[in-house]
Amino acid sequence: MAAATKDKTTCPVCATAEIVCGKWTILIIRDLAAGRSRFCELERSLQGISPRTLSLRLKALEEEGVVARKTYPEVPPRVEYVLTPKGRALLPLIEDMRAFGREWLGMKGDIDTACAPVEAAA
Amino acid sequence: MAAATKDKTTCPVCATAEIVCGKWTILIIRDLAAGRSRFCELERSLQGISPRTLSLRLKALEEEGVVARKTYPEVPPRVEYVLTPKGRALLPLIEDMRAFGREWLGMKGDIDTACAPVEAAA
DNA sequence: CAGCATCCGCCGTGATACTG
DNA sequence: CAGTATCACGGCGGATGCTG
Repeated sequence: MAAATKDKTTCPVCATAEIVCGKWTILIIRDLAAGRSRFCELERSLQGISPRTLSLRLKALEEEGVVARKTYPEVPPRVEYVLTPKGRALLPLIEDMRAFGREWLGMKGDIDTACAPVEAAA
Repeated sequence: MAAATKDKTTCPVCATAEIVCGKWTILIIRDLAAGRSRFCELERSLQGISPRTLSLRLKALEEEGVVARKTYPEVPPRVEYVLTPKGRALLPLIEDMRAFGREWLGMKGDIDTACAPVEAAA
């Protein structure tokens, strides 16, 4: 979701929406918070996402300062993504969504991570 | 934003995301909570939205049980949209978004409604 | 005022294949 | 493993115009 293209600069809600929009964004943040940090891990937990999309989202998130990227110059290239404080500040939002889903949408599963089972939530 | 097309039924976060996604959805809910209830009011507060989109979103929200619609069989047709308890349950989410926007995005304006000035927030 | 119908364009997303 | 390049599709949302 996004928002008014006009004066979004004055609207905290709109601005936040702009960041969180995108089909996978929230899920990526959630999985990052859940401990997954590597590209392929996310690719697996967010099963169904294309590497392209994951890459794009991750990059956008990085530019927004929500995610930090650490590259390890090793032989088998390794990269880890972690939430920045700013990214962590988004977690309450996710908590609310989870609470809402459970309370009003009948999603009783306590492991929302079940959205993409990574072996029963790592 | 949306989510895994596969097992979203088990993921509260995904499911909620599905509802809240869409460029204007959150804003509509916010404005509804802010007191605006008529079609044209929303059209004005969400300046920039097309009647088509507003109509579509409102309908979707209604079908999801987030918004209730009251029609007044009067001469100048009047319709009022109000948040249902379920819709109200989404407010904390918006509050968090607002808080995030203010704290991390520099949106100091306390009236996020400023997103679409309806005469200085009704 | 409320809102539907139609047409159209954009962008996010998916699929697939290839590279460092 | 960790991406990037390309191609193409689909749906959301915008613009306009019409009806009840």
